[in-house]
Amino acid sequence: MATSAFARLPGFRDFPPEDLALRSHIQEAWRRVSRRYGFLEYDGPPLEPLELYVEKSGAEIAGQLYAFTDKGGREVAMRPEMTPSLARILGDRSRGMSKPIRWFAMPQLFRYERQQRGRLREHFQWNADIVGEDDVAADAEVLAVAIDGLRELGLTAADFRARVSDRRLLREVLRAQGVAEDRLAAAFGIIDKLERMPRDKARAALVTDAGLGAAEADALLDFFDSADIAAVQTRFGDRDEVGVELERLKQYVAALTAMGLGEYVEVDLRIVRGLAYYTGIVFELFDRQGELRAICGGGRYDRLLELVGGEPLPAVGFGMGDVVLGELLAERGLIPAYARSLDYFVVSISAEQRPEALRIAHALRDRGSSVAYSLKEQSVTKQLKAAAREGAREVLIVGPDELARGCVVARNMGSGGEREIALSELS
RNA sequence: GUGGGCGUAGCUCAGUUGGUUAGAGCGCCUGACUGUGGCUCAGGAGGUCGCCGGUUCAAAUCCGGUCGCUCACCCCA
Repeated sequence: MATSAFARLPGFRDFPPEDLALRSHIQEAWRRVSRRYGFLEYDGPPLEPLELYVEKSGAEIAGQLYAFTDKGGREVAMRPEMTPSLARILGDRSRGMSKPIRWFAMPQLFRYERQQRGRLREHFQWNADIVGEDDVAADAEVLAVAIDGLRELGLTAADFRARVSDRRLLREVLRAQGVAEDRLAAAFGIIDKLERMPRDKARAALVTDAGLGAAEADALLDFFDSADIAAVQTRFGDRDEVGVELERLKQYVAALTAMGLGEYVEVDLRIVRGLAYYTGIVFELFDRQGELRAICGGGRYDRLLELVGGEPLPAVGFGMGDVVLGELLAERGLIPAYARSLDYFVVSISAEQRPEALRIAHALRDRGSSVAYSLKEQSVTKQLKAAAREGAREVLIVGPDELARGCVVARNMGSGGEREIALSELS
């Protein structure tokens, strides 16, 4: 509605308290889980040099940047993702840091594209990364963080699943199926789109872009109908190169199973992910209903830090946005009701009690309680209505009779019961 | 960037083949109720009918454009 003279920019959100409550609910859960895993919080600038993204993330991302030329003639971009910033920050200081580095952030990210369901021009994204450890245990740890982030918000294995793959294994499978070295990138792109593409179109793409014969393409498509560990084993288990990669993926799944998270994990080699910098295990989290776009995506990116000019360090991490997650929580009825709350509301019977009421309110605030009172002189009825509206747990009624006896009346707003509190307890 | 659907009060919506001062519920404000909230009752504020133009004696209603929202495509954090 264009009632205001100044409308919001398309794709951007306002956060009045009732909406900020949901965002905080999500972010507090993310932060709790991050700390539980020993991750440290960091942040970076929301505006970065454009070139930080154009080469590193792939052409797809570069085309949809919120970018412009600043007053100093610099080409800049609102950050569309956090990983390049992380790589730069670590590039400057990782040499002096003990490994592995476990960091998390909750940046607001920006993309310039038309908004649609689950996708705005701005969102908050939880990032957690482990840098400096190439063992598959780090990959498992990172996925466990992501899964626990959702569990912390009340979601269960009935609500979402993690689909995992490994680009190294996929590469060996494609090679085994006859894809030439210089066609691997094209084949990756086709596999990534398999689920959104009609089968005959996929077959045609495999023939023209990946250089396969019609029979090979069909065989590959059959394989990707159920591209899990058993399928790989049955089909390509006799090849050593495949076996090595398969073993690592098995360890990955075994680690997550040992943590008790096995029911969340499904191996599916169709998961590739668009970003160019991923080098190993990749994963995406989806709602079980399959109605929403991916809730979370991540993987291993062992070359990125080096590309950005830092110490060559292996790394693995993920990003999880607040928009799709919020939709899933809403669908599952997991958004807590918004309610104002206050420990005390101080009511003055008349203007004469005002100074004493202010003194009491401030004494309670000094003790850490949340306290409010009517800012103008009002009838007791109105003050109580205000107290109820603001969610006060207890109302302190400061009246002449009680003050004369050295006390105030404390009214419990839930039960309606009243008791007296001595002024000596409120100093 | 392409295409579909939708724009009426703060919110959810009604508004008949175009017809006089555009309505309801919820919310908000005031009062009944200047020493006790939730309930009830009475009253009130709040609308360039997204915007611009056209057709017409007459437009919320029909037409065109535009902006916004939304869904899908493209693409994907």
